[in-house]
Amino acid sequence: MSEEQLDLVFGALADRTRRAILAHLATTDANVGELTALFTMSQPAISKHLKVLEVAGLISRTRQGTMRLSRLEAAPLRDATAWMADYRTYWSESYDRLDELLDSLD
Amino acid sequence: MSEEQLDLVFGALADRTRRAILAHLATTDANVGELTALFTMSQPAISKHLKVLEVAGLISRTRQGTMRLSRLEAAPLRDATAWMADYRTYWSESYDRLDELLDSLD
DNA sequence: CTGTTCTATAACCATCACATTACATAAAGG
DNA sequence: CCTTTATGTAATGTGATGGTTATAGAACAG
Repeated sequence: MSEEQLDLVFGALADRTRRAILAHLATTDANVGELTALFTMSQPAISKHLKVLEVAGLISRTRQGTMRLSRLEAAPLRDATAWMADYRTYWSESYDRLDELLDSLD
Repeated sequence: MSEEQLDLVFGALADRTRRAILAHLATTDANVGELTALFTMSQPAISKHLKVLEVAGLISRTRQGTMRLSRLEAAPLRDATAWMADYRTYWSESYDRLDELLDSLD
C-alpha cells in the first residue's frame, strides 16, 4: 500500500463521523438519506464525508434508481491494519497469533 | 478506546512524516536532532510532529541531559488495530486467525 | 413535459494543520 | 556566570478540513 493511500485511509479514519458511517455500513448498505438521518448534520455534509471515504477506497457506490447505495469496502482497512501490525514486536503480547494473521495477508 | 483517542491516533497516523518517525523509532529510540536529520524539514517542524505523536500516546519522551529521547509506545496502535479488525467479516479471507488475534487483545 | 425525490455541487466561512523563521528556555561544562 | 548544545515556543503564511445554505442535476412517476 502506497504512502498516498495510507494518507487517505488514515485521514478518512481520523474523523469520527466517517468512522460512524463505516460502522453503520458494516451492518447494511445505505443511501445518503438514510445516513443523513443518523447524524445531526446536513445532507451535503454527509455527501462530502462519503466522497472522502470513496476516494480512500473505503466505500464503493452504485446507483439504485434515484438513490446511490454506499457499500463498505474493507480492503484498505486490511492493508492499513497490516501496516500497523509491523509494530507488533512492541505490543505487549500475542505476537505469534498476529504473525499468523500477517502471513495470511500476503 | 474512546472516540477522542481514535481521533488522535488516526489523525497522527494520517501524516507520512509521522509514520516515518514511528518507523524509525521502531528500530531505536532517538532524540530530536537525530530525527530532524532524517528529513528535509526544520527542527521545529519535527518537534511539532513529536508533540502530536506524544499527545496521541504513540511515543513517550524522557530527558537525557540536554536531549529528549523519544520512544515508541505501540499500545495505541494495538487498540486502533482492534477497532479496524471489527470489520474483519468484510475482509476477503483469514477470518479465523484474525478472530484469534482479537480474542487475545482483550 | 412536469413535478417529486434524492443527491451533488457551488459559494462561503471558521477553524485547523503544517510548514517557515526568529527567539526563548533548559541542561551541562569550563 | 557564560557559552554551547539541544529543544521548545511564538508569530506568521497558506492550504486543507468541516460545516453551512442555496442551487443544480439525475432518475423516476404520472
